[in-house]
Amino acid sequence: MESSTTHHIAQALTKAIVEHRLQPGAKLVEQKLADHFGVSRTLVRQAFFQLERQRLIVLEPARGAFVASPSIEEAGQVFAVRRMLESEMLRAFIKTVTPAKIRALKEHLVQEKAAIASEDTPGRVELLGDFHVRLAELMDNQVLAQLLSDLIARCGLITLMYQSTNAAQASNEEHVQIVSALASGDEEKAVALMDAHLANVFNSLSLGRKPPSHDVANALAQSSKAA
Amino acid sequence: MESSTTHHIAQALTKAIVEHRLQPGAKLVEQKLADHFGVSRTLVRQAFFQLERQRLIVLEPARGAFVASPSIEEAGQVFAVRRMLESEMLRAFIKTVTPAKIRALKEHLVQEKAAIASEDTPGRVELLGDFHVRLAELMDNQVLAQLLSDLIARCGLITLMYQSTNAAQASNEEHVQIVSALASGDEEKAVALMDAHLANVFNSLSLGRKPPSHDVANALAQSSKAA
DNA sequence: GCACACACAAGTGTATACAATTCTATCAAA
DNA sequence: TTTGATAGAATTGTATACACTTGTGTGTGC
Repeated sequence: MESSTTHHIAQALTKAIVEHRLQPGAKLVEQKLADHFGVSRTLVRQAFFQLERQRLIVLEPARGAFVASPSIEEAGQVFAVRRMLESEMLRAFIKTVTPAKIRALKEHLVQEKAAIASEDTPGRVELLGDFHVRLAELMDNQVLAQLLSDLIARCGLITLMYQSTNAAQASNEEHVQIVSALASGDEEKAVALMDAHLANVFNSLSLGRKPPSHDVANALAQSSKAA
Repeated sequence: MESSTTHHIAQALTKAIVEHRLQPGAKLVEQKLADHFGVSRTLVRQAFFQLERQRLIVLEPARGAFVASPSIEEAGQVFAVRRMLESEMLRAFIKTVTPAKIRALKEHLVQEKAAIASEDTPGRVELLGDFHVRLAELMDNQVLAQLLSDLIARCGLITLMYQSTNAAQASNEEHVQIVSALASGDEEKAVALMDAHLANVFNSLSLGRKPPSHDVANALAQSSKAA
C-alpha cells in the first residue's frame, strides 16, 4: 500500500504550513484541497492523518482540520527538548569531528548568508533550520536527523511568526560561532553557544502575533519550490 | 474532521505491534483488519498513514502495509537519541526535584516489580518503558513525554524480541538505582546510571530473532487490555 | 525437468455515493 | 435591537464500487 500521491499532498501541506503560507488556525477544507490537487477527498483525508501525527494540524471531530497553533507553553517545551537533544548532539559530534565535516558545515553557512542577503524568506527559514538537521546527518544518525527535522518544523510554525531579517542574521552569526567552536574542538564552548542560541530564538518569540488571514487556495497556489 | 474510530484502530494496532502480538515483517491486509474492527477499509487505511508516520509500519506501494522491522543499526540510532535526551532530562529533573516526585517514581517501581513477579509480559514491558515517560511527565513537559513515548514504542518493537524475565528484572533494578541517585541529589551518578542502563538494554539486543508467524486475526483477538 | 506465458485470484489505489453533523442565514417573537 | 428557532447549505464520516497492480498456479514448449 501507500499512495505516493497522499505523501505528495502531505508534503505540500507541510511545506505550506512551515513556510506560513497557511496561517496557524486556518481551516483546511477537504474538498477545496482535493480540487486544488486534482484528486478526491479520500487522499486529502489520508494526508490529514499523517499531518496530525506530525502535530502540524489538529483534527476536530466533525468540525474539520485546522493548522496547529501551538501555545507559547508548548513552544517552550519544544525548545527545551531541542536544547537537551542538541547540546548532547554537539558533545557527540565533537568526538567524531573531521575536517570534512567542518567544511560541510561551513558550506552550509555560506548558503544561509546568501538566502539572508537575497531576502528569500522561506529559503532563509528552511536553511536556518537545516543547519541543525545537517549536524545530525553528519553524525550518521538518520533517526536523530528526522526527529530534529520534525521538531524544527513544529517550531517553524511559530518562529516564522516573528522572525525578521534581523533575527535571521543574528541566528546565522550564532551558527558561525558554533561551527568555529566545533572546529577548534572546544566542546564546552560549543555547547554553551548552542544553548544560548536556542534560548535566543525562543526568547525573541511571543512578539509578533499577526492576526491570521485564512486564504487557503491562494496560499497553496504560490508554492515556492517544486515539491 | 477526525474520526475517533480511525484513532481507535491506530491505537489497537499500535498496542498489538508494541506488545509483539504482531511480529515485525507481518503483512497487514486491509480487508482482514476492516472485518476485524467491523468497519470499511477506508478507516483502516487512514490508521495506516498514522502508523507509518509513527514508524511502526512500512507502506510499500501497491504491495501493502508491513509491521516495521527496524535494523540493528536503526535500533542503535534510536538508543543513541534516547541516551542524549534522557541524560539531559535527568539533569533538568534533579534541578526541580521534590519529595513528591520521588515518591511518584517509587510508586511506579513497585508496579514494575509486581508485573515482573506476576509474569505479565505485556504489562511488564509497558511499565518498564513508562518509567522513562513518567520522568518526562514529572517535569511537566508533555512534548518530551510524547516524544519519549514514541521512541520507546519504536524500541519496544525490538526489545520485546529478546527481553527475558531476567533482563526485565535487571532493568527494574537499574531503575531503582537511578531513583535512589535522584533522591540523594547526585546528578552525575544518576546520569551515569541512566546511560549505563540504556546501554545495557541495547547491548542485550540482537540475540533472540525468532522467526515471525504472521497470524494477524489471532494476534488482534487477544488484546490484553481494553483500548 | 525447467523456463516462460498466460489467466485468474487477491489486494491495493482512488473516486464516488450517501448518511450524519455542523454551520449559516432568515425570520418571528420578546 | 436582541434572542431563539428553523430550514437549507456546506462539510465531514463512512461505505462501496471499480480500475489497476501484484502474486500465484497452471499449462505449454523446449
